[in-house]
Amino acid sequence: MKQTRNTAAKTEILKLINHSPVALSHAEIQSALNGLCDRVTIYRVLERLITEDEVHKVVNLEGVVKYASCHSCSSEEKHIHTHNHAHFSCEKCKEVTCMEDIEPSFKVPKNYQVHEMNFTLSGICPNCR
Amino acid sequence: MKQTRNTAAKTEILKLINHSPVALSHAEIQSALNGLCDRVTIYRVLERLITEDEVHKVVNLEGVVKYASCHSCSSEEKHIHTHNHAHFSCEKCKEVTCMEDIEPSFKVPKNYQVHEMNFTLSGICPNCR
DNA sequence: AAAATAACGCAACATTGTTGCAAATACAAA
DNA sequence: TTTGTATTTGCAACAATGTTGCGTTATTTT
Ligand SMILES: [Zn+2]
Ligand SMILES: [Zn+2]
Ligand SMILES: [Zn+2]
Ligand SMILES: [Zn+2]
Repeated sequence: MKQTRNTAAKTEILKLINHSPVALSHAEIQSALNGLCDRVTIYRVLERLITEDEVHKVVNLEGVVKYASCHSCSSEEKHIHTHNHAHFSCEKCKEVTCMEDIEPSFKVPKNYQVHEMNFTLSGICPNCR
Repeated sequence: MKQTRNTAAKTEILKLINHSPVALSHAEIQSALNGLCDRVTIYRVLERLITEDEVHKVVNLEGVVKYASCHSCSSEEKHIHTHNHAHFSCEKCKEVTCMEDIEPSFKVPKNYQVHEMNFTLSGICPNCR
């Protein structure tokens, strides 16, 4: 298992994501960092944060990849957390919000092996009405 | 309302999507067309097909946009079809399949106005086990 | 302090998607 | 069938996003 290090870039990016009420895209993170590190480094840090289960990836309805922390899961249970909650993608402001309370029920044909689910609702968020 | 025309590109692209059991990406469509038309034309045709409700857009877990026809909806009801069904995204072969039978139930906070939903399950498809 | 390893910056590249504009085409009216 | 015109296309140019290789820097271990 590869050792992982704490760097300024990683610390700042994680702080950003943890403090944001909505999921952030690479571009949004980059402009918020204000030149702290290279574009490529952001990609690599995000990748690392995901494998370390610090953040999770969400894709909005346009296919834009966003990153969010899981506010609800304590650090002890992070390694078992599957991030299988719903997300809301606003058509107006394009913001993506985790809705950790919504757990949809469904059934699949038994020949499909389900590992993860991505349940994204879209419409208008409370701020945009 | 702008008039729309049937062209070779449009006909072929729609035929491709309609005959495919899985959702197709722009790149897949392009290579299947074998130089029939320009890359840009494919983007424009797909856009047209979506507004005409001939096909719908799905985003897989990696954020790749794919296009699929709706086999279940007859041409008469296309204009009212909301494409609110589930999709399965295979981790191995990356194929996206419409699962039109699955309709998840859920509830959202009432200050969110839901227009559409994108429910994508991922795992291993029957072909890949 | 030195060695080992992880992370970084930079450049270069690949892929995906968008826009403007002139030329080609589809289609309906004459 | 020919003509008129709005729609569609190709091409070129660009923007945005994501990836890779490699030499340098920083952190951790010995
Ligand atoms: Zn909004
Ligand atoms: Zn989330
Ligand atoms: Zn598969
Ligand atoms: Zn579908």
